[in-house]
Amino acid sequence: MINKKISIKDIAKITNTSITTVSFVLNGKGRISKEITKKILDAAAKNGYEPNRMAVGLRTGVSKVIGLVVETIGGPFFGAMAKVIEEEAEKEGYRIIYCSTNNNIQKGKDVIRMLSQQLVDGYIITPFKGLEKEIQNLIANEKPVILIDGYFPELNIPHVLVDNYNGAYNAIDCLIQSGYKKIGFITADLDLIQLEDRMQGYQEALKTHKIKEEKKMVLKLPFNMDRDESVSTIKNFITHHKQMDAVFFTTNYLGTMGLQSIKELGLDIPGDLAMVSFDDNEVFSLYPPGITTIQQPTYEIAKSAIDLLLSQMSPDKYDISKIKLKIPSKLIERGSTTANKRLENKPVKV
Amino acid sequence: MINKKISIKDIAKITNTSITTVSFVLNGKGRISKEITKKILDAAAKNGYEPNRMAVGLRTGVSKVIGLVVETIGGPFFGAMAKVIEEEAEKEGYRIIYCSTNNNIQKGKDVIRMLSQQLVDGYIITPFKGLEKEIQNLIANEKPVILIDGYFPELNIPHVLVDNYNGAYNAIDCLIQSGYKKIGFITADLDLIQLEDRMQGYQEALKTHKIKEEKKMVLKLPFNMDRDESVSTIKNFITHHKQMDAVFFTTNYLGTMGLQSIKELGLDIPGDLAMVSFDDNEVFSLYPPGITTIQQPTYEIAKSAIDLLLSQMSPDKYDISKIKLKIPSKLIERGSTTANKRLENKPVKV
DNA sequence: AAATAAAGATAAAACGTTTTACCAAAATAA
DNA sequence: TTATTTTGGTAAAACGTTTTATCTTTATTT
Repeated sequence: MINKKISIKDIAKITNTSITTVSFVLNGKGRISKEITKKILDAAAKNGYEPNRMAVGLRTGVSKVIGLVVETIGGPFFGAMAKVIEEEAEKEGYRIIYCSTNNNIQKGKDVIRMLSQQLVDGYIITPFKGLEKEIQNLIANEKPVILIDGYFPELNIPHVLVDNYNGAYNAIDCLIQSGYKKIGFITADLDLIQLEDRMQGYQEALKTHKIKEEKKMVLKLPFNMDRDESVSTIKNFITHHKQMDAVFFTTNYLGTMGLQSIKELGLDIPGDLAMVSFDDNEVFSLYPPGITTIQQPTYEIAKSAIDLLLSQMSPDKYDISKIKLKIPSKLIERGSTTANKRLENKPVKV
Repeated sequence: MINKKISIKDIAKITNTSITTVSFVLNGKGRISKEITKKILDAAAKNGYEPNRMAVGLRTGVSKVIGLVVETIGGPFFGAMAKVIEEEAEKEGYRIIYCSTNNNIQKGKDVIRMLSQQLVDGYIITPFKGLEKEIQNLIANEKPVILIDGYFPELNIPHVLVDNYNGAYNAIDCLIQSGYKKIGFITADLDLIQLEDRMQGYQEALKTHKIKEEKKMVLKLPFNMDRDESVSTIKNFITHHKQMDAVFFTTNYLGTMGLQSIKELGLDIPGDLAMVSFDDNEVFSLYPPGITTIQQPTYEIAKSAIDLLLSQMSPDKYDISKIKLKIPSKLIERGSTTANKRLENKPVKV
């Protein structure tokens, strides 16, 4: 079974034709007679011919590989996206090469530079401040790029992400409508536009309801703090703000740490403290009484991103340079925000 | 900024040398004088030279890409593994290309065939029945392969995975020691050696304690059944086995569905029913009273796998064809298996 | 001083494709 | 019949590297 890889040249020899002819037949180009075509096709099939991607890539400049640059491939959010991106890409014969940045600027630059070594036809990137130049460079070099989960406000680079502002706004609005007034806000100490937008949603919702924002009820957790320390920081924050009747977490992992904190403090949800978290998650749906979340449309985001990207790599591409998709999030109301006052007349969704 | 990619030939022209010289300098081979070396290095740096991977790949037959074939990249288990595999590979200058099989034989075959188009230097594969030939082919063609999470009992292909048998055995043993006697077993209807091994651990543990296994207390859930239907099947199973005092789930997703089922039935854990699940998970650690799990050493598995693979692609490779790593799992005891009788004298771990 | 070795540099082939330009033979048109 | 087009096919160049073999010059040994 140790079959040395067979090449177009071998097929040519076997069939007594030239490599040009074989190439034409295999690619459906040129004008080759029925018989020879059949002969070549048969020989190729029988010998299990597979084109050498490197050679094709070198000659055509096309690798049929897409670069996926995300913060981290582990974790439910990017994992879910990666899955649909892979599935869609596969349909068009593209493979996915992925790299994670861990939100580290240097790593991000390195990764993009690596991928750009004529290795990749297009990019889906989770951007953050500091990567502007590298990404603009890709575009300058005619490589299609779609940003997901973030964007550069001052640049015209196509992107698709959830509507963070309205997601947060609506969640806070909902809390206020349910009677909560002292709403804490816990976010990460990261310079990400996503988090900024969520923060703005929070602030605007408060403003709309004429609730004055209290600076001290906002906690920015250092990004690289370990889990235990983060949890105790959150616990501290909660115990030092007794007046707080609800708390908003801007990300999935903050939410689960928050949940753990509240649990360890022995507080009742929502009796003692209501909570909402961005990003839905199995924990939030199962944990009694159910945690209200802002669900990101991961499928839609990923699908739109890969569709846009693929469209740019097809012959009939159209101009997408102005495309900026903000997809609505979905507020999943669960027990964690059902204030006691409402409990009687409204059933608790699980 | 639209800089046409610069090649070794350009550098040669700029520095008034030959492409051979440039290549030698860039690769630290040959004997080139200090001055010329410096001149070339400077020119390369100033012009941002990056080698064309396709050309290198074509010439050397090495792509510096590793193929990662898993069931699905989404989900905590493979996501976590992918993360460490990527990180380790990156250190050695390898990129990861990944493909998912969804446990579908045809998809698996296709994916392996695609990757083998001289695109990939080595493989980490989650195997299952039906892929034997394809994988043996890779090995016959001198491509290093490491299997993870599964293996072929009758073949000598290096693999690394958790010790499923003992993991299950110990968990069941622990249940029995805690006084549980009627232990249900819920698994997936998949022909996977992992699940088989877990089942055997269950059966052996029962046998050791002279508990006769009751066929009817085993449920095999169809793999592709949707979540709602699965949950109601599990609920049904539980309500029809009133005598059952504990239940074992063989996978993460079965465990969370089980949790949901028990919750929806309004049963108390562990009062009415104790539970254990394979694969640890955030839900299990947070959900009161904490669900006992068999934690897979994902880091160790992934690290060993990538280390083994990288070793095979380095010049000083050694024979690993006989390497079969079974890494012990860790039983994380939480409230869900603390029988009332033990409750007083043993603190509940969270 | 002649013979040999070492140092420094390069030409050219090869990797497996795609594609352009061209050629011969057959078919059609004049 | 001769001129022209169409059909079927191929030679050869190119993509950007790596590497072997070779060549010239300088240094070392006899």
